[in-house]
Parts: sequence; structure tokens; C-alpha cells
Amino acid sequence: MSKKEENFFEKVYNVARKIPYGRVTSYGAIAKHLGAAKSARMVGWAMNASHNDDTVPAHRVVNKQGLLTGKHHFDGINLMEQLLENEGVLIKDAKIINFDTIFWNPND
DNA sequence: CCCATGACTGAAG
DNA sequence: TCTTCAGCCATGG
Repeated sequence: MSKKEENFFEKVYNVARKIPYGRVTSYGAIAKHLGAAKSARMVGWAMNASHNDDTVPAHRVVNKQGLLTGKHHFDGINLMEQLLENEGVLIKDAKIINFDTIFWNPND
């Protein structure tokens, strides 16, 4: 990876890092915040790369349905759910129950 | 350079 | 309501 390209990741990371404790957001919301609403896939891809950066709470980023689509990218299949539940997030079958309640919009 | 893939999303049938 | 399709664009082979 070239250093310049970090800018794209940094923008994603910067937003992810702003997610409050016990809250979550979606890839699309972050993408929109970056000015690339159609590039939600790139956000997810950036999250995958964020494993290199432990300051990024990737477990707080899920898809728009509140589904933990990226759980298998973590160490264990249950790690993501575990981390979220630890923050008071209710999870059921890889899905956030109170998603609408704890959803956090980066634009706010 | 071309092709396949992906932690997504919204529109269309 | 559910299923399919097409855009999105960076990365790797």
C-alpha cells in the first residue's frame, strides 16, 4: 500500500472512531459522510483493512439492516457480537435488535 | 490491461 | 414481501 492512499482509509477510520460507546452505524452512512454514498463497499473493504489499526471500532459498523455481516472477519465468529453486547447492544442471530435505537449518524 | 471479488445499497420485477 | 440485478471503486491475480 502506498502512503498517499491512506487518506481514504483515514477518512473512514476517523468517522468510525467517532462512533460513541454503545452505538453503531452503517457502511452507507459512513460512505455518504465521505461524499461517496454509492461506495459503501469500499467502506467495508476499508474496515477489513482496519484490522491493522486497533483504534478503529470496526465492530460498531454494520450493514443498514443492523446485521453483523462482517462478523466472520474477526478472530472468532462470536467476537463481534461479544464486543457489542459488552457495550449494551442487544444481538440476536448476528442481528442488532435495538438497531434503530442505538444507530448513530456520523453527520450529527 | 482485463477480470473477479467484496464487512453494501437501492431499485425493479 | 421476497428475490434479483446493477452500480459502486479499490485491490489483486
